[in-house]
Amino acid sequence: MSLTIYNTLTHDKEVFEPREPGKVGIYACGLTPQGPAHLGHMRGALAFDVIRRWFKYRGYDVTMVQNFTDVDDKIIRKAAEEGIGTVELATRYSNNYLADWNSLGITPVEFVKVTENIPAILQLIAQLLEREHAYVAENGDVYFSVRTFPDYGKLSRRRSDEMESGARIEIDPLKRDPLDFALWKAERPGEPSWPSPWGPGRPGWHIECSALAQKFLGLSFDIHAGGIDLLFPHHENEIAQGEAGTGCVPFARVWMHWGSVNAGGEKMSKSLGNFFTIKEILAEYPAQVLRLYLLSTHYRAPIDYAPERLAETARSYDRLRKALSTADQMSNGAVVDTVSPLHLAKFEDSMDDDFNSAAALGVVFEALSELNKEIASPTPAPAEIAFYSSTVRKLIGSLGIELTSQEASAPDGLTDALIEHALAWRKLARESKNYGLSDRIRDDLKSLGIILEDRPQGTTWQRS
RNA sequence: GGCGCCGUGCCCAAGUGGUAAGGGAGAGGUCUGCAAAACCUUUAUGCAGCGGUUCGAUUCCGCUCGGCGCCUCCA
Repeated sequence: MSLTIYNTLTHDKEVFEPREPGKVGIYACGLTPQGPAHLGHMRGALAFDVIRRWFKYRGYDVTMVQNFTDVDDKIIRKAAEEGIGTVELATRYSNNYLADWNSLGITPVEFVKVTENIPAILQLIAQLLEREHAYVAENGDVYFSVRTFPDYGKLSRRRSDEMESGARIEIDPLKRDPLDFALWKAERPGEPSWPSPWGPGRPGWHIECSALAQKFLGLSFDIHAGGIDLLFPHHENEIAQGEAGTGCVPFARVWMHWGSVNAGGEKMSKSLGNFFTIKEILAEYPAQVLRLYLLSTHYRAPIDYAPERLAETARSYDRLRKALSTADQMSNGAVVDTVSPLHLAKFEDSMDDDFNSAAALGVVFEALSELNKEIASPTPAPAEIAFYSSTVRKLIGSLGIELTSQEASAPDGLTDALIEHALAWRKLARESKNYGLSDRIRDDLKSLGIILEDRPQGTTWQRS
C-alpha cells in the first residue's frame, strides 16, 4: 500500500506524489508568540512530529518549516500592556513554545521569523502590485484585490458573492471591496515599522506565510499544514497571494488540516478560559502519556480533552510499560531484532492510510496481547517473549513513544542490585513458609514504589 | 443566513458495500500460600432517526434531529 494523504483542497485521500522523488517539503503555520502555549497549540506540532517520522520511515528526506509571526496587532498590544518591546515579548514566548516542544520530545523544525524576512515579504507584495492583484490605498496601506483572483474560495469552498451578501464585515473606506485584505499596514505612531516603496509600515497578517513558504520551500511545494480553524480566511488568502503573485499554480500541492482540541465540548481557547497549558499537563503526567493520548485519535478529528481521559491513558500506558518490564526480566537476555511481520504489516497499512495513528496503536495493543499471553503461558519461551516485546517497542517507537527500561527512572539509593537482594531474602522466607516475613518484604518494597509479581518461573518486579 | 465536519457499546476510539479493531471501566472464571499482574469468558444482530439505491448498507444518496468548527483574532 502506498502512502495516502487526505487533501483538503480536493476533499479526498490521494496517493502522495512528491514534487521531487524521495523528498518532501512541509510548511506549517506556526503561531503568534504572545502567551504560553496550551494543548491546542501543541496538537499540530505533535501530529506532524509523527508524520515526519513516518515520512522518514518511508525513506523520505523531510524539510519542514514553521513560522513565528512575531509582529502583529496582538503582539503590539500585549507588549504595550506589559511595557516591554515587541521583540522581547515575542522572543520570550517563542522560547517558551520551543521549550514545550522539547519537553514533549518533538523534533525541532526550521523555525523562521517574520521580522527576519521582511525583504521576501516586500518582494511578494511588489509582485502582486505589478500583476495588478493589489493596490495602494491613500493612507499607504496595501490591499489584495480579491476580485482579481477568480479562484478565490477554492480551498474553503466559499464563493465570494455569497460571502458578501451574508457578511457582517465592517465597511472599511480604504478597501475597494469588503473582502480585500491588507498586505501591508502603513506605520502608526509607536508601532514597529520597516521602510517600503509604499512608505513605512509592517506586514499584514496573511502575507508572511505565502512569502516564507515560497522562500524556504520554493514554488508549488509539497504540503501546507495548519489547524482547521485557519482554513478560512488565512489559508484561502495564502493561496490567493501565492498564486496571484507568481502565476505558479498550485501554491501548495497538498493541504493538511488537523482538528481542534476541545474542552467541555468547546474549542479550547484563551478567551473561553477552558485551556490547559503544556506545563500544567506535564506536571501531572509524563510526556509519553500525553503523546499516547493525542495519538489515539486521528489527527483530523476533533479531540475533547479532559483530565479523566489522560488518567485512562495513563492506565493503558502502564500496562504497556509493565509488560515490557516483565518481558525484559523473563527473556533471559534473549535479543531479538525482528518484528512480527503480521503486526508490522497492519501497522504500516494504518500509518500509510493518512497517518492513522489511532488504528496503528490498536495494532500495538494487539501485539501487546500476544506478549502477555506468552508471559502467562505455563511454559513461556524467552525467544517468543523477546520477539513480541521487540515488536511492541519498535512499532510504538516509530510513533515517537519510547518505552524505556525501568532502571532509567531509578530513584536514589534503590538500586536494582539491592532490590534483587531483597527478592532473594523473600524467596528464602517463602521457601520456609514464613509468609509473614515474605509479605512484609513485599509491603515494604511496595511502599518504596516497587511492585512484585510472583510467577511460576520466579518473581518479577517493577517500579510503579 | 452561508460553507464544512461529525453523531459507533457504560466512557474513549478505529473501520469496511457482505455482516463491527483497540483502549478505559464493569461482571464471572483461571493461576496464586495470599496479593498483584496477566490470561479466558462476558457488555453493540448493532453503528442518531426515517426513507431510497443495492442480492446485501453502519459504510453510498436524500431528508430530519443533535453536536461542533469557520465566516471577527485563533493551532
